[in-house]
Amino acid sequence: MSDFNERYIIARKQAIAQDFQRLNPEQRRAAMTTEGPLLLLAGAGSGKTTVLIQRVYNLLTYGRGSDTTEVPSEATEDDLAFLERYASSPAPEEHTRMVSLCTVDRAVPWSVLAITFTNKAAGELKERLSRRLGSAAEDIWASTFHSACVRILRRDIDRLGFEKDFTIYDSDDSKRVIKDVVKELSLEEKSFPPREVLSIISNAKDKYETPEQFAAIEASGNDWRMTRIAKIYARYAEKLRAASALDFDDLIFHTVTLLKTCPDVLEYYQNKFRYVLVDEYQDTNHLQYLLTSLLSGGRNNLCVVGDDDQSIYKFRGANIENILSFEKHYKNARTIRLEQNYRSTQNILDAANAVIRNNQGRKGKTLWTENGSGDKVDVRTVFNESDEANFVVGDILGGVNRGRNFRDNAILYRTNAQSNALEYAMRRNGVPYKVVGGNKFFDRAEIKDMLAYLCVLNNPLDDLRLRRIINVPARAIGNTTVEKVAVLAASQGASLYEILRNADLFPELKGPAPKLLKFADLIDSLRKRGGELALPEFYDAVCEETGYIHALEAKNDLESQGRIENVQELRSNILAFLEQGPEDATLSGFLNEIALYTDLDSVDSSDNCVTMMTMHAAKGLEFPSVYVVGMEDGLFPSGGALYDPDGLEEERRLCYVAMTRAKEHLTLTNARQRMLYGKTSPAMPSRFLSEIPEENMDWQGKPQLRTQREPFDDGWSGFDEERMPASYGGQTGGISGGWQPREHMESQPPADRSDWGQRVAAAASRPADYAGHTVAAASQARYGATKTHVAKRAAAAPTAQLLKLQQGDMVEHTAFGSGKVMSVRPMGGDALVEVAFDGAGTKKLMLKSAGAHMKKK
DNA sequence: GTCAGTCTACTTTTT
DNA sequence: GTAGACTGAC
Repeated sequence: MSDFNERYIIARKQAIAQDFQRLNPEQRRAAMTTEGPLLLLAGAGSGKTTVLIQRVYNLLTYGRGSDTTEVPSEATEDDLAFLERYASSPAPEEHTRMVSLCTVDRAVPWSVLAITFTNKAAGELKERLSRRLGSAAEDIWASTFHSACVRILRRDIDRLGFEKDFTIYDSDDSKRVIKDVVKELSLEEKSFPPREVLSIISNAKDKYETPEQFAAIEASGNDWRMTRIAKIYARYAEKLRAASALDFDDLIFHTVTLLKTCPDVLEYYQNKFRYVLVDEYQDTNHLQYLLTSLLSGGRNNLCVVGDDDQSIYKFRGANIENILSFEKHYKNARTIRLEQNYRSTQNILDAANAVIRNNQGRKGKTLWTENGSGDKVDVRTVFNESDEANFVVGDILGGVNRGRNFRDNAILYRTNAQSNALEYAMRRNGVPYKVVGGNKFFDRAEIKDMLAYLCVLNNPLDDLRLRRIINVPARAIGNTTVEKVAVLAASQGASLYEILRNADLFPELKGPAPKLLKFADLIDSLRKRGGELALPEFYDAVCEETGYIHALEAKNDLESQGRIENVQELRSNILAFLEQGPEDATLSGFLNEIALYTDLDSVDSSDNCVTMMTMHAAKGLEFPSVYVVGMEDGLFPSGGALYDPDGLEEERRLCYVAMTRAKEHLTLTNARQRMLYGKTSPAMPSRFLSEIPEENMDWQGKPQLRTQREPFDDGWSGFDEERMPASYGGQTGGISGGWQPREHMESQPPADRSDWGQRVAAAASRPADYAGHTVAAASQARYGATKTHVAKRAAAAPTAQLLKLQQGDMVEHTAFGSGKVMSVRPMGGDALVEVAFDGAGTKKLMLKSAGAHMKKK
């Protein structure tokens, strides 16, 4: 290479690098490596999204300028001199000339494909891209695996014999079909639970095995059950094809098939996508690997970003091998490690590093930070789950008292069931919170019903959804009738709807024919209205004319009330859908979007409340203060993983993920006994706790294990002496000895609890003097939490004896400040106090636990 | 065909 | 502890 060219290449790189001065050297290298396969090992909090954004900016601005040895033939000595000068002292007004000299084959936005796992991540990526790139960002394909596939399939799936307006089945729909198939093949239903069968089929699809291939493989084996499952798989696939339906796996499976069998389609996409990016690569399965390698196969510009230590979805088929052997799969791949962490303090990182170090199968990296050592990790051993909840709530209130916001706190747990005790403590203390995941909006029966109606109206051939709603609300069309219709449909090769439409032609249906025809009329008339009305009005018509709302109103109970609200909430989903100006603003467009939508997508951080969720759901998020609760062997790591080395490693990665969510303060708690599934059993501290170095943590209440066990001894010693009363409002560690928020140091001295803490503690042993009032947690549960209340009742109330509170008293709360007591209502051995705080609005508090944080003025 | 009462089985779960 | 599936009586 000529001296000129060499100097030109170096100067060009350095000039471009001026645009990325804010990045650290590794990040910059990642943003500027554009050509060929690239593996980006990005540790937790290492700024990988920033890198992704900058990398796309680089592609759209300089093309392969930062990563090529091509030198334009028209380049002059003068250009070179300019670049060299710019590289050492860039002047803003020279940027335009620099760009024009450095750009080599700039990429157009629609040639960039960025794949994420969740809609939320895709949305965030899009948003940050458009902040960085303006309107150009709109044409970038930033989407999830599944929605990218839907987009590809909508164009060409007819080549595989499916209708272009195919339906997407969610896992419940799939389960239904499996159940039907098992029945149809007259197999023992107990031996073929849908969940299990489905997961085996899913595994087969993951290996890209068609029903025929799967059957062939199993035929050579000797497993009777697997050969049956092969039959189920075949029939399942047939049924979905007949309904022109795809399940989640199919979306990817059929896309891979499409690309493999139609060379012109493959060529189209390989040409189109010059650059392919995949986020969270450690969570990809084999099928997704096939898809990405097909899509990126043309130019081989595949950049995958991931962290092998954060692979926590093996149970769902994620194949950690994809990332571990990326360099093997892609020869000449380059690898860049991002190890500087911008999120957490060194103590938190040291603790997390120490835990993850115990895993064998990993690429190995060690996070470090310039954030300083920070607080030690707090470890708390408490008596049981309600003490745990009280401690956490107390600690959160303490933090709020010192200037924290509620939204700065997250509580992470292993299983959704653990949220109960925590929620209870939150409500009792009037702490606003939200639970992410758990019982989901789109999983609710009424929502599924309404969506089923919309699906049938969109596509009457959707037998599965039709079955769901044919008798909801009750239309006296029972299972026997539906089965008769189904048999007829199968023998005629028709859909259920077609049989219903012509019910009077079949002698078998003589009895129910009028009812069936009436239902078919309902569908027809609504379909007709679908052509006339705007979507929201159409939805109203569906709610009314199907009699769905009416049936709920007739029930007239609290539950139905809630269901009606949910049905209406779905209407706001339609409005929101239309507001974002979708490409396809029709019913089918809405159904497509909703099919890939989950509740997780609606998590937003604007509300000032504590976030509670599983550790899985927390991936990718960060909070100033994080509580990981239930650190007990058998719960976390989970019982199933205790004796399974691979399972244990996955749990450990989960622990790593959970710990690295914390920016400033991390608290880990474990209880000595815990009630699970209605049974209380003793629990040992999680082995992960013992993997944290002493110097990075501060373990309070650490149990001393006896070396020799007594009979009937659970291995613990003397917790009775230390045990706190069950209703004690936390161990007040948060108030007297807790951590300090970094930015807002406290202005008030810690509350002195010596005078009133006693009274509260004493209250626990007092007999329930308000017995008989068992109103409850249920109504609180429903309306409590995040909503503030207006005082409705000002009637005279008995004095609350604990603090001798009555209406009109002024109180001082450690977190909410001063306020006026609006009402006091005895309730189940406790009292519900309504306090109008000067700054924090009106709150309902349960006196026994809130009393620990409140003082009469 | 419907409803109420009993039995059972449960991690995590982007789509 | 509890939701959801299943069974048997009307």
